[in-house]
Amino acid sequence: MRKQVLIFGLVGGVLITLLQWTEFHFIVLEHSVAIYGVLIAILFAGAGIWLGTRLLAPRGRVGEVAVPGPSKADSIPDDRARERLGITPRELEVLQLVARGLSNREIGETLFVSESTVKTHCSRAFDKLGARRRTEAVRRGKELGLIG
Amino acid sequence: MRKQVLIFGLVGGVLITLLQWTEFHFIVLEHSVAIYGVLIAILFAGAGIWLGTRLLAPRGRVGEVAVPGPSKADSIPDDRARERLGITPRELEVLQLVARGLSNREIGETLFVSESTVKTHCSRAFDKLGARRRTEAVRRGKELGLIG
DNA sequence: GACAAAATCATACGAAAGAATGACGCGCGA
DNA sequence: TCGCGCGTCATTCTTTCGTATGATTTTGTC
Repeated sequence: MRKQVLIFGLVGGVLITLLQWTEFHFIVLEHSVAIYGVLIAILFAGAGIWLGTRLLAPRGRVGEVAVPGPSKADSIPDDRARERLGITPRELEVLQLVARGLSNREIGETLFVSESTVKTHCSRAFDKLGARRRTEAVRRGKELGLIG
Repeated sequence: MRKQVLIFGLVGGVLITLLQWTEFHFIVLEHSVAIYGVLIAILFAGAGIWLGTRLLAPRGRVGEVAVPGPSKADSIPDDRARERLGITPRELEVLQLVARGLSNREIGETLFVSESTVKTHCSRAFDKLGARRRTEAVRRGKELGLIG
């Protein structure tokens, strides 16, 4: 199933155990249970945000994540040009972020993938575009109507 | 600011208070503090997911109206913007070649200067544009009407 | 379930790019 | 004539890019 859910569960269990341990041994001896609650609340709020973003942000059709950019009317011509060049949706997504001036690292953070993955997508996209640099790829992409 | 954050905070406070209340009056009388923790964990995990999605949904950096206006019939459309930013003519020249996807070496060959010189111009231009990468500089340049 | 296409990630290595610094000459205005 | 902006160039160093290679995991389809 979703790997994230498992991680969430595991980490959650560990955290609770850990908190209970500290609770029973140190904190509660002098402070109220409220501290315990607040700690858990903060931790799980953060964990929830992480889970939420990871679960619902990426993974979608083409320009769904953070790249609405041009009007939606462009999503169709985009797709034709894209398929004609054999560029995958993900590759195009990365390419659009490249065109926005993001570094590979930033793109990875935006799409919740590793920098390695971004590099792979970039390389393949560049190859399919006949570009050897990212600036060149951006230019070709705009010429071909791939990018707004 | 983010309305969601406020709501999150308020709901969180209410929940904690409420949980504390119930804790002290009913549950803890018969069960361990663990139940308290698990409840808070679940609630805030859910809240976190909600916050996370809500926070990331409008993450499209909208306001990207594609074409920047200043490209009138003015024979010198970029000169005003250029001077306003303190960018020298030579720097702009280099920047335009950068936008064409040329490498520093190629730019040097095109302008009959060394690669070092190109790098210097680039660095200064990037600085004046508030860009940290050439792709970002190109983007900013287009937004500001510096490059066609 | 098997299969193919996509997507993910890692590691290593060479090539660019970029920052920082210092230097030199030229033209121009005070 | 001096100062200053601009253009030029080099060197050193760090960071980022890009390629190559191989592997695993999703995911949609038959």
